[in-house]
Amino acid sequence: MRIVTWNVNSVRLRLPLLEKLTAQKAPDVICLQETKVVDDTFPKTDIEAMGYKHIEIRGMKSYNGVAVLSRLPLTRLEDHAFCGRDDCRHLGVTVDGIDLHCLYVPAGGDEPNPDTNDKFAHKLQFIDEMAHWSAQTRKQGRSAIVTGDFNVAPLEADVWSHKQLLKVVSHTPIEVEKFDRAQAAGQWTDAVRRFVPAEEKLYSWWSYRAKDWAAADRGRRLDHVWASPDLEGRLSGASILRDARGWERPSDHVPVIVDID
DNA sequence: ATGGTAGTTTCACTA
Repeated sequence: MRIVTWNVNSVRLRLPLLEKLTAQKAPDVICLQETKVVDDTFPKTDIEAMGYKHIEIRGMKSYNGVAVLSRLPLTRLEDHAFCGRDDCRHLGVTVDGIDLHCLYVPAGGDEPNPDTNDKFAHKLQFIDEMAHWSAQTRKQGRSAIVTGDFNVAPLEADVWSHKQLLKVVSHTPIEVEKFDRAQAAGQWTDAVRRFVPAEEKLYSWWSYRAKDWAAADRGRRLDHVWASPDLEGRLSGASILRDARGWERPSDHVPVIVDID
């Protein structure tokens, strides 16, 4: 089974790219974040025409929004409202015996100070809650995957310059500590790093603001796939579709691909 | 320290 996670930054605008992704990589299941569309106007018909007949969505106007598109039947799990907010950042399904959770962690604003920046405080609280939620979820003893835009680049090689990003939201020590705790709380395996050495530079996001994103290559790995321990031995491959950042009218994030036997 | 781009039923906010 091939699973893809992708922050599309507007699903309606990115339909031609979704078409390209599905034609090129033939994923079985696609987790989307930042769909930016209410459920009534989600482009279901277009996506069904690409072969994804099973669609679960949770969207709102303008911001956030998650979706799971699948060739295989889905059973919807209970939505979780992180930080008590109904802001469409989580959607869970069961697919082929695996619980799959699609997550969009708050970006956290610019200033990495929770006392002066409410958005950063929200992000820290959200990641703390991910630890509790992970422990609870894993207690059920089911095979599980948590994936999405986690908005944290935990490793030094997950950013273009560890030193220059220490005070930049997404790579600050406090975020990375909490991120590590959440991962440990669920005994989650980093499915992509299982196939790419921790020292090797690896990014899934490049800012729109760079003059030449590819030449500067100032990326960060913000998108992740975590697997429960029982699935570790069944992971058969992973890759990040860097090319997609160069497609026409791209998202600033690219698809992350994981294969499971 | 600044400003750079993209998306949204937009003229402000989020990323």
